[in-house]
Parts: sequence; C-alpha cells; structure tokens
Amino acid sequence: MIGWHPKEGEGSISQWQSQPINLPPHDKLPPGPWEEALAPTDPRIHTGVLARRLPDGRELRGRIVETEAYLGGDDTASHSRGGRQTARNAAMFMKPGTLYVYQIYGLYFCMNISSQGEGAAVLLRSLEPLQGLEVMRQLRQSQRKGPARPPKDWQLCNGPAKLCQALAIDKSFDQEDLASAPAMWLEPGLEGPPAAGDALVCSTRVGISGDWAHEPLRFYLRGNKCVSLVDKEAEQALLGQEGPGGGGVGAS
DNA sequence: GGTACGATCCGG
DNA sequence: CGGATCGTACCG
Repeated sequence: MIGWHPKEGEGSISQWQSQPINLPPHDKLPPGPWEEALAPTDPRIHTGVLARRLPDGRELRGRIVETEAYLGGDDTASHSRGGRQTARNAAMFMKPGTLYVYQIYGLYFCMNISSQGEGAAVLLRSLEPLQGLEVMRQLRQSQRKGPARPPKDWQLCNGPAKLCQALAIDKSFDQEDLASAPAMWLEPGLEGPPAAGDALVCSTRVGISGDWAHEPLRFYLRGNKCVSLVDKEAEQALLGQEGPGGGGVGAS
C-alpha cells in the first residue's frame, strides 16, 4: 500500500491521510531530509486522481502516475534552494496543498503542490488521462502551431507542461489551495489504493543538473504507458528488491 | 536598466 | 539537436 488513503467524505487533499510506508522502494530510500518532506503532501500520491472543472462545467480527470519531490534549503535543484523566497516561488512556502504554478521557457506552465517542509513541493510530471480526453486533446492541439497529428491518449499528459496544457492550468492557479479550490481538486484513485504488487519506481529527477541531480526524488508507476521517462536501471534494482519469483506485476 | 537562462516541448 | 519566447533572478 502506498501511503495514502481516503477518509470519509468528498475527496480532497485535506482529507487524505498519510500511512506508514510498508513496501519497497519506499523503505529503501536512503536516509536524508526527504524522509520528513514526503508527508503530508507526499510525492508518492500515485493512483490519486487530479480533477479539474472547466469554466463551462466540463470535468477532466487524470490519474497521477509520475511526480518529483523538490525540497527546500539544501536541494540545489529546487526553486527554493538556499531558502530563497521570492514572489515567484512564494507558494512553495505556503501550507501543504497550496499550488505552485510557474511559467517556464516563456511558453509553458508546470504545476507543483506545496508539501511538508520549508519550501518543499511536489511537481506533477505525468497523468494517465481518465475523463475528458477529447477536451484534453483539443486543449493540447489548439496551443500548437500548424496542423499536427493528434496526440495519442497516452501522450496527452505525459509531461509536466503537457498536463498543464491538457487541463488548462495556468498561473492563475498559483497560490490556490488545492483543498478548497473550486476548479481543481484531488480524489482517491477510482480503484482504491494500488494493489500490493503495484510497484513505484524511485529514480532521479528529469532536467536537473548539479549536486542533487542523482538524488532519488522522482517517483513513477512501473509499467504505466504515460510515464514520461523510464529508468531501466532503477526498475532492475526494484526487481532485485522484490526477490526472485516474488513481487508484483507492473501496473496497467 | 541590462542580461542570461530555464523542473519543456516540438519538429526537422 | 535547435528554436521558441518571456518572466524571473541577479548584477550593477
């Protein structure tokens, strides 16, 4: 069981509760400051569903299948490195569940959820589209230039900027509280907690350079088609942990 | 005020 | 592999 489970009532991040982690690779995480940062807005929120209501009432949903943790202070890859707090990253320092949306390359947006720990946040990297795929496709296509072949289902949200495009998430969501935002919220996975065999791969973050580039702070569901980048080596190591003849089968 | 660059994506 | 494209950070 991955460390989340819903309590009674409508799904929202404030109603999710952290559970002890009892499956690898969670307990294989090397000791470090991330131990504490991984709760209560845990980057391992996989199988949770991000829901979005558009202004016209249409609803979009996607299962979270890939995330990255960014810590504060020591994490040189984080926007909050060195404890730097600016107008842009202020949301990283707000209460867990606060959205941190920033623009990158002048073109795209990336979405984070503030997590426990000073200046810590979780970057949403990939979703498995569940509802509103045609709308997502439209949103993705409309922001492209010339005529392009429509993206396959699995590539609608397989990247941090792609998922923002597909769900129409922009800077206006920055500093919003995910627990009370009317247009976006988090729900428990439709199929409940992941099966014990669902393996969560722990790998290095994407597009990072520097001292912290090798830290195992990216998490994704093994075997899921929508994951943006597969780490064959990390998956091999996972197999080792599961032991010969045992362990789970990849998810969907 | 000036400048360099980025937690990305797309197309050739 | 290069270009798009601009807010932000940092320097002076």
